[in-house]
Amino acid sequence: MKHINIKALALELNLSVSTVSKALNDSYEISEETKQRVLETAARLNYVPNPYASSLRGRKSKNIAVVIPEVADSFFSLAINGIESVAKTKGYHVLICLTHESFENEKTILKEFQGGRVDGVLLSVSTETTNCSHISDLITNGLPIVFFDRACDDVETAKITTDDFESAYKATEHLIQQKADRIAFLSISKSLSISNKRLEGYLKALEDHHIKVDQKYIVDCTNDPEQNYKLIKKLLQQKHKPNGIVASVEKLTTPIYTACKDLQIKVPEDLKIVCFSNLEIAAILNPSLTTITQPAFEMGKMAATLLFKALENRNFSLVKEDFMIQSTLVVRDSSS
Amino acid sequence: MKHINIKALALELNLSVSTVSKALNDSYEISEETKQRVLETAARLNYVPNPYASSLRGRKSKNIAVVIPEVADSFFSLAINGIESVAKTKGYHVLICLTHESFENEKTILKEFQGGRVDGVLLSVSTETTNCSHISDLITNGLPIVFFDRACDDVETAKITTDDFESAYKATEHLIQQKADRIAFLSISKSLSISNKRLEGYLKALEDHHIKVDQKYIVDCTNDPEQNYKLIKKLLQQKHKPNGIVASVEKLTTPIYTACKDLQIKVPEDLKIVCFSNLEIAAILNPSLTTITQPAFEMGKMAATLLFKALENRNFSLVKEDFMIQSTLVVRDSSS
DNA sequence: CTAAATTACGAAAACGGTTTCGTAAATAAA
DNA sequence: TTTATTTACGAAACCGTTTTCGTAATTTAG
Repeated sequence: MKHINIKALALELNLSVSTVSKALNDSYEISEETKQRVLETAARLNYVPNPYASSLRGRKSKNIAVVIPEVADSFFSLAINGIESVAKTKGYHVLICLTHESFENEKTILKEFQGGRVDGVLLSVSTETTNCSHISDLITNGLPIVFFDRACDDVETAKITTDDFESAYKATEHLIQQKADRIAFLSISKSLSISNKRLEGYLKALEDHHIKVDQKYIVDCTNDPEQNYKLIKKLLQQKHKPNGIVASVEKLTTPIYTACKDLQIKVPEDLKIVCFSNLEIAAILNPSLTTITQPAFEMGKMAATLLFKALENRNFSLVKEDFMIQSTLVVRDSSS
Repeated sequence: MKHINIKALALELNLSVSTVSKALNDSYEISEETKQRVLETAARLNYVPNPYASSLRGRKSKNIAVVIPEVADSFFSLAINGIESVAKTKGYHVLICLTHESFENEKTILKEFQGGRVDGVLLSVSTETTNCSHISDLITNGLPIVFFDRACDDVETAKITTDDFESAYKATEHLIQQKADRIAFLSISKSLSISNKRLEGYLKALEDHHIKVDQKYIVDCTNDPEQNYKLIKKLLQQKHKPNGIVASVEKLTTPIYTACKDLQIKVPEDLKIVCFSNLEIAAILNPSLTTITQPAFEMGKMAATLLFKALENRNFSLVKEDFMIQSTLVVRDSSS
């Protein structure tokens, strides 16, 4: 069975290619009768238009890209679902591109988009990304970009983020209220905006409650689980070891719990834990994990909606479209 | 800044379009000197070729599709990483398409591929998929397909699966050895091949150990977490309630643990649990969860490798390429 | 020194759609 | 009845590449 194209279809119908094309696109130029006949034959012959030919002629791909660090992360996989749900209604396809937290990968991926592969981009930058000129370049080239979660402050385009400062503040304050006074903060990146805002929220909470900041308690984690385990273990083996932890990223859950088990630290008695996480399974950990949960699905949905607004209305500017959504602190047994 | 194409590039270089194209593709027809000049100018002008034009002309998209039920699942997200790792080396892009366990979605997605959007497909079918003619259709149309994990037995093409029968057998036997004698089996689908093989492995293990099969203990779960919770709760509230559970899919972990907590069932004393799961976090559940872990990354890698073999060598047949990889039973506290 | 082969490039035809424009026939307006 | 408009379709250009083929200029072989 060969690949059937519009030419073959036209031949079968004894019509011109242009008439068939118009019929398929429901053009007013074509009579209802002909449209029916075309649609019917197209269905019978299993005709599916070549998307690349359409994209080429129409100069739009009907594709959007989602560029994220990882897919094996509950925040991102939920966000994808949100994005997909709106892309579907718009008849768009979603290209998922993974940077694996590498700046080089991110640059390569975005560079490729210059060629017109996608009509717009939803982006959450890698932990390594400090310089954002590769992103600005794309925007000046006319490709609309919407950040979600991990944004670049100095790039002027729409951003969907959560109240990272306030969440971290609330989380830290919560631990303080639970009588923790030596609270550690586990960060993911020195450059990432969300990471810094979370750090600032933590610092502000300490300050407001007159707790002295101790640099020993601020740990920069890596992308390597083994390494993180070691760092956390070291943190928890100090002389004045912390009795509270605010972890700013989901993937630290396992190393924290493992370290506590290995060092026989009792949670929450000896150590109270809060973690930024969207893991459904947080509730059945033992002790169940207190989390700051981001509205991942909603964020994906909003980001996509905004992007489509820009795609559908060329003079809609993304520049001043910043939205901050609230995360929620879900208190569970690990902190109370 | 406008979109620069090969024509503009040729103009800038005072060369013909064909020469530039050949230079970019490192053709032997072009002198080293010219190639250098072209490459340099292309880089300077930030030229990126339009992938759709190339695809159209070359009649190949340099894209492969990964069609899976969900992305928020550790098996699939790990498999994606495996697939991506090999696609990258081949210069291919990966389109991730989600069926959300819906047969209709699956059909729509695959149908679209008839148009030539992708050169090949890696597929794990939805739980609803019983009829596989939409898949055979694609194959007869010349699109190579490789199944991974969830395959259709009656479609003749390559399949990368795990030893579902043996794994379920081993899991069940393990529970028996731990003195469980009323073992329940939680299934995901009545039609899915892997689900049935797992069920058979469970049944065979019971038979070999002279344990009578009780239909009450075999529960078909759904895609709705709420519903699953109710089903499991009901299972665990029976008069002769089970003292062992083999769960054939990862997403049942939460409802099982929640039900046990709510019903105050002690694990592993009153109930021993094994679950098919790739969750890293299984180890820090309390009690830590005994799992059957599939080599997800490897499976993705193998499936992709096989697909590329078929793409690169047109007379390589996928028909008899079935591979079964071993899963491993990781015994943890929930069963011993 | 001439003929054959090679080198390095350009013109033009694809690829499979969409869109613009032109035009007969049918209908409506004058 | 004549003219203007509408309807329904087809021819051909176009989107941005790649590839085939043709050909001057240069090199090599005889």
